[in-house]
Amino acid sequence: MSKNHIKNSLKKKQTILATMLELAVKQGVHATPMSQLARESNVAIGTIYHHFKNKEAIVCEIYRMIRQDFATILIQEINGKTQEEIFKGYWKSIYQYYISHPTAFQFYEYIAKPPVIPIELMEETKDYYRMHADFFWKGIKNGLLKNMHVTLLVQLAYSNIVAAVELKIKNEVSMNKEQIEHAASASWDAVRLIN
Amino acid sequence: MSKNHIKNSLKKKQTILATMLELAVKQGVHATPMSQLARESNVAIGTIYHHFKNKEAIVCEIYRMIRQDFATILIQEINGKTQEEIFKGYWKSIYQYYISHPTAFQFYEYIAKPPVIPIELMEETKDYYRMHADFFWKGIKNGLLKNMHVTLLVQLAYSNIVAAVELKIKNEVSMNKEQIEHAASASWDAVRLIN
Amino acid sequence: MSKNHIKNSLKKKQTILATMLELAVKQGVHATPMSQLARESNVAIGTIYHHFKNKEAIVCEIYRMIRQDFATILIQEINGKTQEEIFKGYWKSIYQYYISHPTAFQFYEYIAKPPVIPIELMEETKDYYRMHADFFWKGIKNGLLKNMHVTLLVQLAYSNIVAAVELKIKNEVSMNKEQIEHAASASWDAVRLIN
Amino acid sequence: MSKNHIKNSLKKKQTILATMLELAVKQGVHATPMSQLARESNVAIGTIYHHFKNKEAIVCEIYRMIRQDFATILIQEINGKTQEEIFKGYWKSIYQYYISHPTAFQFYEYIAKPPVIPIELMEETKDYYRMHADFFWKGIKNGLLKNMHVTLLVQLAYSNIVAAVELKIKNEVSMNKEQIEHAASASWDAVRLIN
DNA sequence: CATGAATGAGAATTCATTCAT
DNA sequence: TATGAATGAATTCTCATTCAT
Repeated sequence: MSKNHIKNSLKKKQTILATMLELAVKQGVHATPMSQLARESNVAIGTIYHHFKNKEAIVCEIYRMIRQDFATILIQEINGKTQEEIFKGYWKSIYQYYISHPTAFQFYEYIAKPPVIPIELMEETKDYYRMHADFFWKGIKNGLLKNMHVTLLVQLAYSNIVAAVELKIKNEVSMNKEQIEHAASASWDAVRLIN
Repeated sequence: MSKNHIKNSLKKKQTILATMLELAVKQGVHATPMSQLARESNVAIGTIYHHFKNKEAIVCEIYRMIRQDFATILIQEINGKTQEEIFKGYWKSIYQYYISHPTAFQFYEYIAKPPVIPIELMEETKDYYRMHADFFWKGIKNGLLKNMHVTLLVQLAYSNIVAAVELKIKNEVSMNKEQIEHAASASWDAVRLIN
Repeated sequence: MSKNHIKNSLKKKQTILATMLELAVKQGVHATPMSQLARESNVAIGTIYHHFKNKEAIVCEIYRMIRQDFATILIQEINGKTQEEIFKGYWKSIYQYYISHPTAFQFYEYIAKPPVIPIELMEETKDYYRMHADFFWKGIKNGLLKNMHVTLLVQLAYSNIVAAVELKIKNEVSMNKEQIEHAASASWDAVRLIN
Repeated sequence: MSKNHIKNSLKKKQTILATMLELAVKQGVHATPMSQLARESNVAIGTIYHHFKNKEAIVCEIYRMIRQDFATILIQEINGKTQEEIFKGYWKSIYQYYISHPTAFQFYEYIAKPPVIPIELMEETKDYYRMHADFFWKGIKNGLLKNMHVTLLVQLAYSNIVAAVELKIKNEVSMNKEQIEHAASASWDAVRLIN
């Protein structure tokens, strides 16, 4: 049946993507030869090139997949009355996504940089965050957040999430609910206007 | 004269290191062949191998150089009475160092990761920061800082510096004295115990 | 209906042949992958292999087709009383065929060489010209043509036709009736016995 | 001694060129892998790439070498009083060059076509023949040669030389002095104005 | 008859490193 | 110290061909 054909084909493509994600994070993209990717995906080298134009195309597709996942999280409704609750809601969502997808995190933070990912593709990504910059814009106008360059404000908070995730990934020490809440609060203190 | 010999020799070694730093940041280490390094350093390939065991040795020496520079900054006396002043003093010192040595920053943050730098060498680096962990330890005990995992506290602050430097490096937008003070304050708000 | 089946099938086979002829002339046989041939013929790769044993078989079939076309021209009756008129008649027939089938010309002259076309197949081709060698044999015996190695005599004339066709193909400059007559005369002067 | 260094290096380069010439003519450029070229040249693959940018560069250098050889022949003084003697002088010089350098002949006539040789490089070659077109120009003006498109006149004669050389190359039958003279005469009859 | 996913041998090219001078 | 020609293992990618549907 033709449907099975397509199903199997898709499965192979998915396997290749998953294997590359894993190997890229473990060894780096340069240190992952196509031969190894083929072997560990249980496909022939030719099959990889049947599905992807070249090595870069694989890495780019992984990048797009993760970005999409990430976007889904950012789009979701946060149930919070105050701005503080909304801020912490996002903080914890992203933290949780990264903690439960450590490979995605490592790929996104360590691997997905130019020239591995072409600059144009990375530029596109900005559009995915536009909506959240608004959150900060309004906060500044309301006098709720510190009056700083918006991007800096965003990065201050985001860099804290990354730091927290790294603690878990590197040290194999995770935080309990209370500690996460505590860390999110610290970020909130960094961005909110105090007094 | 033998002195000149040595002088020229040192000069060549320095040139090789400087060229590699530049190329590694611009293109990545993997994308920088020894042949290009030789060409752009105006030396023969053999000369590179005369001064360095292999490619990795060059990258490691650059890593050590920057780490030393960095340590010098951290060891310097900060003139501040309060803990807040000391914290901000370090914050701004590191920020200034990175801003005035952008290539070093990029090398340290983007290039100097395993497996490019061997894990053992990176582990060593922890010793350089031990003293500053103390600053945070005491702060927590005094009830001045938030009661969190010290490493997280340190990373929260450090990640903020990196975020601020990246803003400048990527967007070519730098901050004036007041804005830097403002950003350091935000970090301080993140780590200090409020109320 | 089965007839349509066969019709469509023949059509596909013809399309494949025509596409390969075009691509082989434009890019060379080696530089024409089966995948491109399939794409530009609007058929699947499998379909090509349904009609032809392999790549060589396609090229050989094109070769045979052109050779057949060519033979048809050589067999045709030339209305001429004198040997000169007959010679020029053939000369102009071949010239006209090549001019009106430039792709066939280029395939025959530039592509259809061993090892692209197997030597055995090329050897066969000699039979197609045997009859015309006779024309030259007799001419020599009659004292009408120069007394030279027959093959050389034939090739002297044929190479002139090729030279004339190339002029048109490369320079996009064609000859009018009078000029063609003139060129054929030149060839005739080359082969005929003068004085 | 450094001189020997260079000498050996040049020798290897020459060997690579000579081997490629031979293999290209025997098998075609596409059918000659770099691995075979390296093996039969008794050098490592890397050595080939040390001397040549890529496969094309080797073929182009061979082309230039032969063109240079060829130009040397065309530049040489021909001792002939009449135009006929000069024409035949050139005819026989080229014929002899090709007969004594059959590999060069085959490379030039069968291999050195686009896209193996880039069109720009082939275009350059026209300059090498400019001077000889003059010979034909004058002949036409003088009423000595047939009044035809000069390029055609040149090609008519040149194609005859090629035909004669091919006879020898393919059939392994060469012509004696008288026969060569005879063939050159046939070409002369083709181009000269009769009556 | 037609399809196109899958295959893997083989091709071109790169590049860290060696070593004789 | 300095040189750079030489090396060849390793890498990316191509492409003719097969075969299950």
